[in-house]
Amino acid sequence: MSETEDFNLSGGGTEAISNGMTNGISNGTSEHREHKEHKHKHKDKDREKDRHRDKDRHKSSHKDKDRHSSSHKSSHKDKDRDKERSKDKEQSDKERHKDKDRERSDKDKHRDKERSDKDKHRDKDKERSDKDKHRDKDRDKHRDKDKERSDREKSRDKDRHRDEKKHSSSNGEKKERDKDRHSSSSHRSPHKDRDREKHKDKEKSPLEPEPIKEEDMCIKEEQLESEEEDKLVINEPVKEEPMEEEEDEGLPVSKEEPEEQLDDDEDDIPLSHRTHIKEEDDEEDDKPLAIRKKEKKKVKKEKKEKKSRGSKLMSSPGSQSESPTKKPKKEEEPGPLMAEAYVPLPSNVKFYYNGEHMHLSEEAEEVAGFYARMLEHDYTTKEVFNSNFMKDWRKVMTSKEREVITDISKCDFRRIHAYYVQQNEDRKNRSKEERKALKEKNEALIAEYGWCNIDSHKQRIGNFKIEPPGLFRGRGEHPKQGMLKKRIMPEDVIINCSKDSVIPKPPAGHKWKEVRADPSVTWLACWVENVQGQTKYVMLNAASKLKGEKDWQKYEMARKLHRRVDNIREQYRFDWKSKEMRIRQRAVALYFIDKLALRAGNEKDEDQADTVGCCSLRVEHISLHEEKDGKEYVVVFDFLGKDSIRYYNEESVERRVFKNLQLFKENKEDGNDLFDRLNTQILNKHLNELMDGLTAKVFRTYNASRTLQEQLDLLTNEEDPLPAKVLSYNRANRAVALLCNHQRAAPKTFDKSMANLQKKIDDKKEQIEETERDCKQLKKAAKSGGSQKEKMGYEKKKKALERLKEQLEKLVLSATDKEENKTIALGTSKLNYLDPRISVAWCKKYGVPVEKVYNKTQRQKFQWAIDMATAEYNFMGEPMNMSRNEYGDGEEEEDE
DNA sequence: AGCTCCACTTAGCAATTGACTG
DNA sequence: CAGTCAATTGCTAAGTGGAGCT
Repeated sequence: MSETEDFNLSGGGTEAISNGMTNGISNGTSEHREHKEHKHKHKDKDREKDRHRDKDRHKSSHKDKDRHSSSHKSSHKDKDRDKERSKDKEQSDKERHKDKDRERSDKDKHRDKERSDKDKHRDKDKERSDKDKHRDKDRDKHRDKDKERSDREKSRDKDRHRDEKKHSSSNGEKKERDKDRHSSSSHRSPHKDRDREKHKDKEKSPLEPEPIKEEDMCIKEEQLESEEEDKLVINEPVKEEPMEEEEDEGLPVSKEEPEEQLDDDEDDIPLSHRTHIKEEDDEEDDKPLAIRKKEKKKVKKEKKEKKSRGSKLMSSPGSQSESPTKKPKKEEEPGPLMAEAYVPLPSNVKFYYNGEHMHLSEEAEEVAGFYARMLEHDYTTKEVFNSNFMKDWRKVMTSKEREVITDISKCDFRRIHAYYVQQNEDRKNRSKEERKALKEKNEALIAEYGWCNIDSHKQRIGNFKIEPPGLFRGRGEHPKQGMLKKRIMPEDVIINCSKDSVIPKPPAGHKWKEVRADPSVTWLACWVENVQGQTKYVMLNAASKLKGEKDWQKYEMARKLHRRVDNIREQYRFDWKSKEMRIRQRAVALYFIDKLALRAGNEKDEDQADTVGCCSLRVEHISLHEEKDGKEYVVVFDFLGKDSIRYYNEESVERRVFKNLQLFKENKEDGNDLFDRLNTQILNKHLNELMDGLTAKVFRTYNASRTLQEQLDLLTNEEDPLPAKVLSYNRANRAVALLCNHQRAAPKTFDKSMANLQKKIDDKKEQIEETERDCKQLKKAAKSGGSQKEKMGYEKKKKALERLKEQLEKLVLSATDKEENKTIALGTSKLNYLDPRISVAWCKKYGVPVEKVYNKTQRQKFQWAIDMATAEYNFMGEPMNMSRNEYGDGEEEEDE
């Protein structure tokens, strides 16, 4: 079956759809594009400017104005910012949650028109008290979610603290790290900087570089060592500035007053130098990046399409060496599976406008259906979402419809909604047979579309289904939420397969946009999505050889970092004292990335949610406390990271870092970049000089895996029964998730199931009490004269009691586990950050079946590690002596 | 020398499945 | 066996970072 249906886009609806689409969509598309272009032109530029401007404006007039205009919009950002200011956690937490939830809708509107305003708004919003207004509003709309969220956050914070405690007491991951750093720094000699700087400019970097090819991953030790030596030498400080280390270390964190800040800095840098810093700043190179950039940025977009083909297409054929060794199929393949055609609503399911029944054209109806399905979702309470939806929906309407339908509040989608709800019900209530049939059908689909041939290996494809049309659901306060994601037709899809393979046939009556044979990339098909203009790819499954190899390389890179990390830490500590602002910023940022596992923080466009990472932190995202809760030099981080997940953390940092942060914040306002002389390219360039192939994200992988290894070593008890060992594993895993800030919404049924568990615990306790009573009695009986029988009875009871206690223990343990896991997601780190060989080795070492740690898909994904790692494997140990070929060739794969 | 674009990894939530319980 | 709820799978958005263009 496979061959034939290749492109079978399910015939029926296709035509109708294609027609419909032509009308509505093409329209929409072009409009859209224009729209975008405009934005783009201004985006970057404005953004930068705005930020700066903000400063100026800040204080003055705008605030009020902005406030008004943005009052509804700002939601979360504002809140967040406000919160930051107010240290009142509890309260702020609640609010924040809301924000997170994505209620921040307001902004979006603005963005569309006045980008520049946005920034202003941001700043203003923060500063003001709009919060309140917002809050109220938000509350109404999102109460439930908000609640949930806030709970979540609270608990999160709690957890975090808890965790910290744990850490310090039980394993003290963080501490250890810090320690390490300290010690290394103490040996450090001064001058490295200088050397380093020199080198930077012309030669490579002090910390040797080295080509990072795959072979590198298998570098032998000797190699490594020698490299290290080199780097050390290079780094060796030349001994110049007297003040350096000793002094620093000497005056440790004493209790200097605020003014000391200066002194402090001075001790690092002579006054003259300091001035220097400033001056330099002002001059050329020391100008904040934003300023430099500002003036340049321009439009982008537009071109897109054209180039894709020329340059790369068919790039060097033989390029086996190229990293993505790809090579699509040889036999016939069906190509990607197109989305199912739209099935029109039954005629009795009606749409009402302004109270009156209104018949919709098929396309308008389809889009109405997208919205109707979401009627109960929070999204539909957001203004941005609704207005984006209306805009796009109207684009697909007939002119007549468009004339009538102008106000979403007059739209009544409830029948349509009810219809889809019913459909869901029906689906749930399918009979066994139906389910089975459906399942088989699905498997057949996978069998047909889910595989491809690469280098004559049959490999599973990850996402062979083209994304169906729908409404764009951005995360957080996304300005484009609610926009229509249009249906992708074969004419939009580019196929990438090897030259000698049979070209997949497009669905009947259709053509592919293009068929190419580019061996330098791994995707099999791609298309451009209309909402954000991004390319979407059909790629291989995680269990495929290709992905496995890359995964392995990733961890080898992290292990390589382990061998250099001491030096790198030394280096950045040294750089904290640099005369150059940009160096200091780079060093402090790197410290955050290393210590806190922050993401790099690329710059973002204005038409995306406002989230940040390390390099893009703004002034309002951290607050500094000389002393907080008994800790010195505390930095409080509070910002929205990837996926608009809040990152909240109070960290005690080293004095020098603290002082530097104060310096970085000087003369800046909310909305300004904290690291205004740094961005991810600069940082990564520096990292690459320190170690070939090193980038910011390697630190996350490294610290995550290292934490797992350390935690496992620490927490696992040889004699523990299996469940306890598994619990230890989960705890170690959790420590990582916490480090990486991997969150999840608390399960909806969390409270309930927690209560259930608690009840079990109570019951068990009762049972134990009872048994204890019995036990005592038996004991008496057994002692006083007791017969053999009585004695035996007593013993038996005693054992039963033990067992019960064990069970209780276990229950309590799992309750703890559960509670701790409430808002923590373990899966992300397990899947993306933890060297699977650590887990596999642990399983082997302690006799734990791998299934206890990895489910079926995970085992497939990590098959390479399961095959490769022995009980002795240690992430921080010496590299294994294996070549990638060993792995690559042998086993593998799910040949069906 | 910066910027854009492209490719690919990482991410949380939704939908579905499956295990467990009464 | 039905009903629950946790676990797993699916989906696709949102990051990172290199390459190539201007």
